[in-house]
Amino acid sequence: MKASLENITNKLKNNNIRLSHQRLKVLEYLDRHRIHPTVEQIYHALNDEIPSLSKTTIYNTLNTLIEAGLVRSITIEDNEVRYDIRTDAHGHFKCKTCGNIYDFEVNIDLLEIKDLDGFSIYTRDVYFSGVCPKCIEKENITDI
Amino acid sequence: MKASLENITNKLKNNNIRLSHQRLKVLEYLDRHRIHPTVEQIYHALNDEIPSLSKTTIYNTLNTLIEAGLVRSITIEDNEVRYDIRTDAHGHFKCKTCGNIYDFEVNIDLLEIKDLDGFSIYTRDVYFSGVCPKCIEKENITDI
DNA sequence: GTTCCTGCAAAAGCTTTGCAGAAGA
DNA sequence: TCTTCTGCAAAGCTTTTGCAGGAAC
Repeated sequence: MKASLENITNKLKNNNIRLSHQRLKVLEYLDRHRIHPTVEQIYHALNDEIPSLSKTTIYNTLNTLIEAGLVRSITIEDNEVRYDIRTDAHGHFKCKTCGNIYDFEVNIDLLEIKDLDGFSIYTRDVYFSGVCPKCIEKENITDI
Repeated sequence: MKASLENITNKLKNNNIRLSHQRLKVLEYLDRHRIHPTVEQIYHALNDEIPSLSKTTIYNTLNTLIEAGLVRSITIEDNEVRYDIRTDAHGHFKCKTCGNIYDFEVNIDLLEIKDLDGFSIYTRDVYFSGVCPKCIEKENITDI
């Protein structure tokens, strides 16, 4: 956890990105809350600690971090952008009931792909949606 | 092609969706131009033929069709929603250079998925991005 | 001391909503 | 005729931009 944050600040320095208080807090939040938050969620969570915080800063910060390759944005549906500090290949599952996004491991190399000869592939994403176990349980309880 | 459209109008009737001129034109466009267009693209393409056309109608129509399961929306990145008349499982590739979206066949069942025991999965999407052969060729020409 | 960042206000997009007139069944 | 749809205008959101003051280096 701490090692991860130190790692991140080093990456900021390497990219000539100043270590402002706001940026470090956004990164710390993303590192500690791996829930693929929206801008709204990050803003709401940090506003208590930094009352002067502005959403503009969250947007600026996230765009800077994406450009540096430290964060990636994901958009599964609902035209709702979410941010992820994990940059390794993994799948995302969105629960249609509670809206939470779950990570899952996936071996994309096993996919049988046709029709992409000659294409240069940079990113490979797998997005599933459905209902998570918690919400399935709740539905079963209310059904009775 | 024609069979597909007849099929679609039947589905509209089955869903008690009126066959208005605008709706049929939007469906015809989606059927004939499988480029995963944006609202803007559909609007621009149909505006010559139907000068009175409004974007509101495109939005209304697409939302109606999505609700009926005849069309699906896809959002790969850039917070840009696109619409697809193909509802069978297939992969989408977005070219970062020209912005076009290409379909590809993919056998998602072959994916080795961990961590999703107990999840109820409704949709499975595979999104790739990179550069398409046409743009690779153009880049090579300009490099020389 | 410079340079870059923050945060306010305003602008810019995209999408939805309310509603009167028009079109479909 | 009755119901539903269209399309205009306006509102609602999310995200970006311009810029003055402030923080990082």
